[in-house]
Amino acid sequence: MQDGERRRSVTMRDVARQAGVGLATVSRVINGKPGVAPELVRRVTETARALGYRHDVTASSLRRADRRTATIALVLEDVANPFSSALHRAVEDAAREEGILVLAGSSDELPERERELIDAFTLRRVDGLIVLPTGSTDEQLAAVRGHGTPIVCVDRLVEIDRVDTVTVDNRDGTWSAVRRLRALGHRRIAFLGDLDSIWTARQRFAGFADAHAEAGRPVEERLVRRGLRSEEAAHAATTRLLTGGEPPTAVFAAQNLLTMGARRALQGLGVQEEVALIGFDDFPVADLLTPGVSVVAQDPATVGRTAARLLLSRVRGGDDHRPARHVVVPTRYVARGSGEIPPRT
Amino acid sequence: MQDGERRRSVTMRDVARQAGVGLATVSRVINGKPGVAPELVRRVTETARALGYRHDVTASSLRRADRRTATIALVLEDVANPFSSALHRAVEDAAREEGILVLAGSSDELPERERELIDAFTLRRVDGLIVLPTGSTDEQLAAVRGHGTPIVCVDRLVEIDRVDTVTVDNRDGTWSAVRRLRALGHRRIAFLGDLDSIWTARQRFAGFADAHAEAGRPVEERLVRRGLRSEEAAHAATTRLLTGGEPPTAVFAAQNLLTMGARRALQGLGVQEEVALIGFDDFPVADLLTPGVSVVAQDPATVGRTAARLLLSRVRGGDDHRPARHVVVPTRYVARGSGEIPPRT
DNA sequence: CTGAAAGCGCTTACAG
DNA sequence: CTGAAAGCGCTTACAG
Repeated sequence: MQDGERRRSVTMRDVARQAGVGLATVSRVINGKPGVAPELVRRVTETARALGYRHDVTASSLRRADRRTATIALVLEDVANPFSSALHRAVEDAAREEGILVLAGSSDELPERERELIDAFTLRRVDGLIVLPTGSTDEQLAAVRGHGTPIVCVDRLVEIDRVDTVTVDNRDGTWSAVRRLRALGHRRIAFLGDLDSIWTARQRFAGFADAHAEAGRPVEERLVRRGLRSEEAAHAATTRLLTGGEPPTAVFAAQNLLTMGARRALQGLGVQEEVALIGFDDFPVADLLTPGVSVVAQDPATVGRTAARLLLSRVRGGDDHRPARHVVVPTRYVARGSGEIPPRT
Repeated sequence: MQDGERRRSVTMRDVARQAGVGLATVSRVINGKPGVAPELVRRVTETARALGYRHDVTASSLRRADRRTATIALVLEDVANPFSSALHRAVEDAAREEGILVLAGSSDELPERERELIDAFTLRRVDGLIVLPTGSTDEQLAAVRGHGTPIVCVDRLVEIDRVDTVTVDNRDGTWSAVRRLRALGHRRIAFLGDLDSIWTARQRFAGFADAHAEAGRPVEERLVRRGLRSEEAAHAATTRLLTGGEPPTAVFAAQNLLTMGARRALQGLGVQEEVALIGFDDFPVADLLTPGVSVVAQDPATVGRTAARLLLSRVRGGDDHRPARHVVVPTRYVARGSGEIPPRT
């Protein structure tokens, strides 16, 4: 009993023998199927408990008609990043309601890593996949989808047959935030952005450009820093911009790590009260900084919940034939002070 | 090809038939086992690719001698909380090295929820479990462990046969931080703590008491607030303490959400520069607040990595007989200003 | 309502 | 080196 090592676990067969019934009856009782004599139900239940029977879900899904494993998988950029983990949690909650478990993995924005994860998950026959795609795996996603596995992509738009997406209004959110800066009188606005291969980075830059176009002003390329991958990179870029000639009077940081890096740079130069800053995506205690950091806030919980619902309805079957649906979740501007600073005159 | 619905997937049998070899040979080739004629290896590999064969890992583990599923599960308090998600990421990285996937779930500190998760995971025959235990599931953990599944508990100490633990030096970390406050001259130090059912909450309070005992002073119960479950609760408690008679000159918050709540309260009263604050567990941009928030920092990545290594070595077998090992990861005091404020005279 | 048989997709002795 | 057979733990027609 103590040495769990090589002990054969107790199977339905054991329970059947012990209870003096057929294997099929045990299966029916364990699965709560109707049409078994109450007396047998009692005997089987009792025996199973006495013997310490543990149902084997993987074996059962193998033989089961629908072949469902009651697991879905989540491919994120990094399970530890706040946006991803909030999304993860929302997916977990939606899955739990249907008794579905979730596997998760981090691609680190590497297509190769994303491919391996999708591969490993499908080899385990997960019932569905929610992926935050790097953008270089469309054919693989299409193939997996073609083989029958439902997929929902989050955060980034992809156009694949029967692959739903849940994204956020990156472009509009950015446009309206930058517009505010312009309304305050800012004319030299810097843009800090992530890798151009990332759909959201392109969308946010487009929104930035929109706000300039609307005012009939060209984007000043010298104030644009794209391809920034870390807080440190944003810190360095911001410091350089502010210590150069004709420095920006406002900074728009298109991602939360970049926002933190930019803010760190502003505080390093002691100008956090003079140079405006707006970030895309919220982060913890942004409101406790002085001044508070204004942001275009996303709603990762809604993104995750929506994605899970779309996925689970396809997994349940019935509506898996419907064409891809593309849901856009709105963002919300949160004014906390840093985005309300007028240009230094 | 487009309608993935009810299409039978291609099996090893199909590949065998098509390649004109036996089923066993296909299995050998797919699993990269030695001792198959090169010509057959080629033919099978080719045919498998041509037919779009996808190995079924769950079916294979069912028949396999070791019955391993190459998955482990993680039971956290909340996958979205920064400590948990950093730990999760470290576990994922260690597991990836061995081709192992990870399932994760959130207990929300509810024993019932934790039980359900452990149950669901073991029904899926995961190879091992890493759990951040609520503290009320010891018998279940012992039973699961007794049935053969390796388990490592993190963050909280439990004493179960052959269940390793990885914890942090909560008591010492707290003791030495509170000691610093005393050295600065603080005599009225408030303590904000989480639920008493949580092992770490008790340990941290013990460290708090140690620092008082060492100075021959009793803990002032009126300054102690335990059982706080949220940022809001900490906010309210702190506000009440500071606006009452003989207010504390320093606050020790024994958990990161509580630290944020306390800090929000201090800023609400405008006394963040006058009342000292030290928190247990770091949080993002704590250094960007004014003053920066001093903390006793934990190292979730090391906790996760260590736990994963302990678990995986037991999963690989060989050393699963060894008694439980209890690893303690050190904490580190990070001075940022708020903990260095002397008492108001 | 019940059970013996077949079989899910694979791996593993076993015999050649 | 190779393949036919048995079987992992279960579910599902099928016949009674």
